[in-house]
Amino acid sequence: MFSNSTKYAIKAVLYLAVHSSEEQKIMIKDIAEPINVPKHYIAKILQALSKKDIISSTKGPKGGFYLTSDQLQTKVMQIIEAVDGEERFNSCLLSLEKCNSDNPCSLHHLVFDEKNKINERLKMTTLKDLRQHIMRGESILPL
Amino acid sequence: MFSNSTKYAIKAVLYLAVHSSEEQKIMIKDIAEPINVPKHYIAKILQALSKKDIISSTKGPKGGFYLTSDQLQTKVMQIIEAVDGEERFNSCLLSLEKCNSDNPCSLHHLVFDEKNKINERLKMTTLKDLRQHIMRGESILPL
DNA sequence: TCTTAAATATGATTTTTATCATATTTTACT
DNA sequence: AGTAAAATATGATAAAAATCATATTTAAGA
Ligand code: FES
Ligand code: FES
Repeated sequence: MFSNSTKYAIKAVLYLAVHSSEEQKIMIKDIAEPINVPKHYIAKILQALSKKDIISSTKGPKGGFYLTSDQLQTKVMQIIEAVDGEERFNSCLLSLEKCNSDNPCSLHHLVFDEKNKINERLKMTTLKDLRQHIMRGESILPL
Repeated sequence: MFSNSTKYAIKAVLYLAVHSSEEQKIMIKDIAEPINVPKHYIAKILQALSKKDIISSTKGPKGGFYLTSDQLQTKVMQIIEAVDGEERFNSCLLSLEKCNSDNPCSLHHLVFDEKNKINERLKMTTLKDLRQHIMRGESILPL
């Protein structure tokens, strides 16, 4: 459903959501290890997310990555779109085109409503929401 | 959501469902062109599906691919599994492991019910069903 | 039986995605 | 100012997915 890169991005950002703050920055290697993602790979992803202002970073000693409280309001979908691009989610199941209810492909009716609902949830749910679930023990951050 | 190979496979098999029969076999090139898929690529896919008895084929002059009436009862999910393997659909969104409600990842609750429903539909819906929709003009076979 | 038309088997090439590596820049601290 | 610790930029390599190519097998029809 998601690319590897997106999975990793979400895990990393959630890790930051739970463990970081402006006063508590985290280095790449201390993110990569607990979420079980190759260090160099996640570095590239985090750098891109930082450039897009989805996460924050500072260079140099005592530097690292972190989320501001504003950034805790980021929606899950924004991360997906930042990494994989917008199209991926609205594309038709069978063609290269965009899904289009006026010209539905053969699988359209089987999935459209559910896909839409998932879409809405991903657009609505913030990192803060997910952090809360994790802290309450309702979900986990998998390896 | 699906790999390229799976998309192509579904389109090709649906094309056969609509246009072929034991008396009306169709050659690779006459499948590849209308569904807009590279000829050699779809050839490989069709050969694999034939080996798994999801479609039928005969060699030689007047040969080609077709579906028996039994094969019209194939479920969409069977095609997906034949091409991409079983795991793809039951894997967790964030990890490499299988999705597991007892140890839900952070996105699990956002998608599980809907994903399940889609799953059920794909397991239930046959090629015959989809053919009927197409013939009634309720859906199309996209390029 | 010979020729031809089709799928089949096999493998090579290209493209994309994932992973690894390193030189450069910035910043904190001495 | 100088040193070290961090991200950043850039690019190289590896693995996987997609695409292309071709020799072999099978069956129909002359
Ligand atoms: S048109 Fe194909 S999924 Fe909507
Ligand atoms: S555990 Fe991750 S999707 Fe169910």
